[in-house]
Amino acid sequence: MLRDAALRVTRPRVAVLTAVHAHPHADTDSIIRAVRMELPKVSHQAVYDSLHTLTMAGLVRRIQPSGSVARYESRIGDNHHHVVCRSCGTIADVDCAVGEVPCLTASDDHGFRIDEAEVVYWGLCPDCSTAQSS
Amino acid sequence: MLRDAALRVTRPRVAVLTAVHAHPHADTDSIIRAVRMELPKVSHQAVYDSLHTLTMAGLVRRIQPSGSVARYESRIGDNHHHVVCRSCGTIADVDCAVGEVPCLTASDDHGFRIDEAEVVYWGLCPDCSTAQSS
DNA sequence: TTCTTTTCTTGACTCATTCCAGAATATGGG
DNA sequence: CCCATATTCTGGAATGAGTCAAGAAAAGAA
Repeated sequence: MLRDAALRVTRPRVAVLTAVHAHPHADTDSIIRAVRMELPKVSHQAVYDSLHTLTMAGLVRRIQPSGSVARYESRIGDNHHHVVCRSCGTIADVDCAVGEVPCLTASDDHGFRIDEAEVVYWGLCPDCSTAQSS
Repeated sequence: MLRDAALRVTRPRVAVLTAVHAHPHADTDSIIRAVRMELPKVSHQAVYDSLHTLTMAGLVRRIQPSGSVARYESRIGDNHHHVVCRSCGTIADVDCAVGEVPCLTASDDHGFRIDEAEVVYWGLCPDCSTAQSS
C-alpha cells in the first residue's frame, strides 16, 4: 500500500483506507461498518484515529457539508468540489469550474493568507428532483 | 421588526434576531448568552427554535464550516462567501469573486438541480499568520 | 529476537443539538 | 378590550458524533 507517507502499516489503517476507496463520500459510521466486514474487532476509536491520521497525511480528504456528519473521500489533490442534495444528502463530485487552481482568488481576502477554496453546490439530485415535482 | 415573514413576534425571537445582527458569525452558545443579557429566562430551546424559524424564513443564514459548530449571520440575499481561519476559526465575509450569481455554474452538474453555490476560503487570518511566522 | 515507540482497545465522557409534555403567549374574532 | 386557539416557550431528559485517557498490543529498528 502506501507507506510512502511515513505511516505505520497496520491492519486497521489498511482496512480504513480500503473502505474509503470503496465507498466515496461515506460517513464515519459506514466506514466503521465496512471495516468490520474484514476486521470485526476494530474499535471505533481506531477508525477515528486512522481517519485523522490519513487525513493529516493527505491520503484521504474530510468533507463536512452543513448539517451533515463528517464524510471522507479518496480522490485528492485535484481540487474538485461537490454537489450535495438538500433532500437526501447524496454527494457527487464536480470538477473545478473555473480552471486549475482557480477559485483561490477571493475578491477581498481581508488580509487572510488563503490556501484553499472549497465549493459546495446545493440542490436536488435527479431522484429527489423528480420525486418532488410529481 | 419584521413580521412580514408571517412569523409571530415573540420576545425571544426579537432578541435572537437582534443578537444575530449584533454578533455576525456567532455560534449558538454566544447567541444564547447575548439573548440572556436581555431576557435572562429564555431557554436554549427557544433560541434553537427561533434560529431555525428565522433560518427557514430567510431572515438569517446558517453557516457551518467543517469542524465548527453552527454559526449564524444576518447578511443575506447577496450571495457572499466566507474566509475561515484554520487556526482560530475567525470568519470574515467575502463578496462573490466571479460576478453576480455566478458560481452557480458547475462544470458538470450530474443532473442535479443546483440552486446555490457556497464557497469557503480556508487560510490564516492576519493575526494567526503573523503569530505563526514569528 | 528484543526493545522502543506508535497504535489499538475499552470504556467513560463531553457537548451541540434534538425530543417531549405541559405551561405560557401572540393573534384574530367577537 | 377580552377570549379562544394555535403556536411557541420552558425545563429536563435523551441522542449521538466525536474525544479523552490508561493500559495492552503490535510495527519497525537493532
